[in-house]
Amino acid sequence: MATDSAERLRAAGLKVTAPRRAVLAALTGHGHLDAETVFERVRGELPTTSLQAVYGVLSALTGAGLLRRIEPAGSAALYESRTGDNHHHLVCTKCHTVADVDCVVGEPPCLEPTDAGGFAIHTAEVTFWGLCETCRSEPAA
Amino acid sequence: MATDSAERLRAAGLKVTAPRRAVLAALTGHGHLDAETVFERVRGELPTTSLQAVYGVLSALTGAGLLRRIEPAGSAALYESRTGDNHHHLVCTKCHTVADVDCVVGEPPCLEPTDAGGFAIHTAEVTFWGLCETCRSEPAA
DNA sequence: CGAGTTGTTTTGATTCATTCAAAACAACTT
DNA sequence: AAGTTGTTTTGAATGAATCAAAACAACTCG
Repeated sequence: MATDSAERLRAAGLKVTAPRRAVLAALTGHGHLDAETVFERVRGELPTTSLQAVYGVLSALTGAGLLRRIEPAGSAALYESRTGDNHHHLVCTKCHTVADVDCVVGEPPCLEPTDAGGFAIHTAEVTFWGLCETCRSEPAA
Repeated sequence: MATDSAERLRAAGLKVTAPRRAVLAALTGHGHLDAETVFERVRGELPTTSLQAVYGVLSALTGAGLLRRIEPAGSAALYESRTGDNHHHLVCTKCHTVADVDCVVGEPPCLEPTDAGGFAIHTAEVTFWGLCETCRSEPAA
């Protein structure tokens, strides 16, 4: 699996470095993390890594298509390892947890505005806002 | 029209002040502006207004439903005067211009995810990304 | 209409996420 | 094994937004 990270980096035309493998490992199959959280996880096994390196890696991997970056209103930028399918997101209004949702209508980009106003659209980004299961079952604060 | 701003503020249960009327006037029918731009416009006719006051006013008016706040990825928060209809937005990938689009499918909130993953959804926010007419017709930089 | 209360604006500082830049360093090439 | 290219470290800076206390203005009530 550590090898797997290396493969994926190489396949994307990127140099294989320890911080890059650690960032990729930290994000693979682990939801939606901000730079700070990725940094903490990476530090666990690679204590010399700097926060700026994490920013650099996140940016490189996002540019290479290995990560996807989302910026829900009110949150710092979040990164996820699920890419290439333009899926959408559910964000909890209370705890800001993020969950994935599959594309709403058929194929990506899923949606067509009735009037594109002269724009040449290439992506439709959908964010659903609501209360997650946990927050729903909690006593109203 | 200056009177109109006052009416709308009063109707929303807010105190009527010069900065509030100026902010409301600056945004009414004028697209999508960030706090800094609103500040500049307000300064034009009310030179003693501070940026912090503008932030305070924007926050108060947004809370009262007189303004809507959007945060497209990569931009500062933008405010618009069109509220209550949960319309969507087109954002130019090149110049970051924002345009409105009417609701995509029928009534707000317009969309239902196929699987809500336990979330109690109350809003669907859609952002379309593409090139605006102006940027399309410009020579590829 | 004038005093009091409540809430707003000003002033000034602070936080947080992110980016920039130069030097030290490591990965891949040949 | 050496060189080139690109990455990471170190340190500083930026931009957007928020916080807090004091000065001030709007609305209420007598």
